[in-house]
This record gives sequence, structure tokens and C-alpha cells, in this order.
Amino acid sequence: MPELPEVETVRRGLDQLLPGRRVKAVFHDNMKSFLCAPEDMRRYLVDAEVVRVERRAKMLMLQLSSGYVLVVHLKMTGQLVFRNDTVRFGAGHPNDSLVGPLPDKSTRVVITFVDGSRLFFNDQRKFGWMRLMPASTLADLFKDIGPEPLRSDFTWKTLRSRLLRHPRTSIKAALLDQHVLAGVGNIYADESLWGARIHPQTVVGHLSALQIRRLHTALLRVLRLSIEKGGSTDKNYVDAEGKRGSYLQFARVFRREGLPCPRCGTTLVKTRVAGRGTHLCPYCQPLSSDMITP
DNA sequence: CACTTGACCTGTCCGC
DNA sequence: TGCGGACAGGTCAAGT
Repeated sequence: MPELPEVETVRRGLDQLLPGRRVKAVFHDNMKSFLCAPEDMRRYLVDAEVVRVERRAKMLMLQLSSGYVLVVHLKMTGQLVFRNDTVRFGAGHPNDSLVGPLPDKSTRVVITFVDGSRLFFNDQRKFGWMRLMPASTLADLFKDIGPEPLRSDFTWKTLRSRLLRHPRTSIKAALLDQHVLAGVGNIYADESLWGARIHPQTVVGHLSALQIRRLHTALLRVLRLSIEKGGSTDKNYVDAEGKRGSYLQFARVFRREGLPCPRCGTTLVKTRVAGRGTHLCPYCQPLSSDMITP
């Protein structure tokens, strides 16, 4: 489930692989995965060169020399995998790729470049999308999305002011809300709340300044560590070369219900908060009755 | 208006 | 072994 660290990992990979390559042809299997008018595709995608690859929240932007941008959202099971079959790997090349020969049955879009290399957009559950749009319209797409947590101007006070726009909701729901903060999903919400010792159901308005500072610190630590580990691979997620990420080996609570809390040894539990599976330590992340959502 | 739930999908896992 | 149903969760629309 690609969140900020996964999408950023893909971005870094693609930004090394794609710039300078010119689009030769595009295949797509349905118009839901590939949101683009055919004439726009011919005019602004075919023959355009990839200039660079950027990220905003959980979206990737392939900036094109045509002045258009190919925006990609991987949603739950999306993958963007680059293949260059014209390059032969020598014997003993480490094969830690999670994906096999491409295209496969989950392939929704294939972009072939002039040099023969290809970019595959795979998406088992078809929630993800690719959309071709003018670069000038990107600002509108992002206008309601919250700040990027890894930018240097994202301070704990920024976090506080964003959170306090929703003082009556649970902290977990607020963290998952992309209008509050960009890029956090279920894994990193649970991990950072454990790090800050805050119960996910705590009402935002009841958080102390100290708790928000701890949350800010924990959030940055978790996101940075995950990027360092190449993101979290549960089932589907892979980077631009098809390789898995290893963050889940370092996760403290996510998918660890029944195991001891790394901090206090109490058995971790899985509950449901804000409609999501939620992992926490009932001892480290206490919930007093006056702090819960009604 | 603020917040929660359901729909979108498909593969996987569980119990019978 | 086969089958039905629950579950996974990012986001938006619909519902409370």
C-alpha cells in the first residue's frame, strides 16, 4: 500500500531511469486506469521526453518536454516498474525482484520508449490511475492537499495548526486525511502514534503540545527510516526496478498484533479506528475515558 | 458542517 | 477440495 516512503522510493528510482527517454508508444487496457483523451496522448505524450520525476503527497508526476505531466496514483496495489530488456545482466545478478516477466495480468498501461525500454503500470485492483494533464493545471490538483511532512518548513507548530482544523476527530483519522497532512497512510499513522505514545482514538483537541511535538518527531523518524529501507512491502509494493522494500522488518506495531511491544513487552493489539485496522500497545498508548471520540 | 461509512476492485485466507 | 465470505486500505462520494 504505497504511502509517502514507497512513492518517494519509486520517484527516486524513476528519476534515475527515465529522464532523457522519449516516448514511442502507449498501450492501455481501460480508460479508468488511463485518464487521457486519445488526441492528447498523440499530441503531448507520444514523442515527448521525460524531463524529471517528482512527487506530491502519494502522487508521482512524470514531467514531459511537451509541457504536460503524467500524474500517477498507485492507490492500493499499483506498481510502476521500469524494464530495459535490451540490457543483459551477467550471471549472478541479484534477483530480488518481486515481479516476474512483464506484462502480466495486472498490467494496465505500458509506455514504450524509443530506445526499447518500457515502463509498466501494474495494478491488481484497478484503484490506481494515470492521468495526462497540462503542467499548468497541477496547482489546482494539489490545492487542497496538506503540507509535505519532510519539507524543512514542516515544524511541530505546522502540524499542530493543521491538526487543529479538525479538533473533534480522532488523531488517527486526522493523520490519514490528506487535506491535513500529505503522504501518511495506515502503516505510518500506526507507527508514528506508537512512537509518540498516543492512542489512535485520542481526540485531536485533547492532545497536549508535548504530545504533538512527540508526534512530529516520531512521524519524521518513521518516514525517513522507511525511505532508507526502500519502503514497506506487504504484498504488492515494489520500487521502480521491481524490488521489495524492507521497512516492515523494522516496524514496531504494524501487523505485529499478539507480539510483545518493543518498548514495554505488553502484548500488542489490533483494533479498528477510523474504519481502519489499527495496531497499538495498550500500555504505552493509554486512552483515558475523557479523551476518546464519543 | 463535520465526520463516518460505502464503493471501487481482486487476490488471499479462513472456516465449514 | 470447493465455496462463500471477510479482509486488505487510498480516496472520493454518499450518508448520518
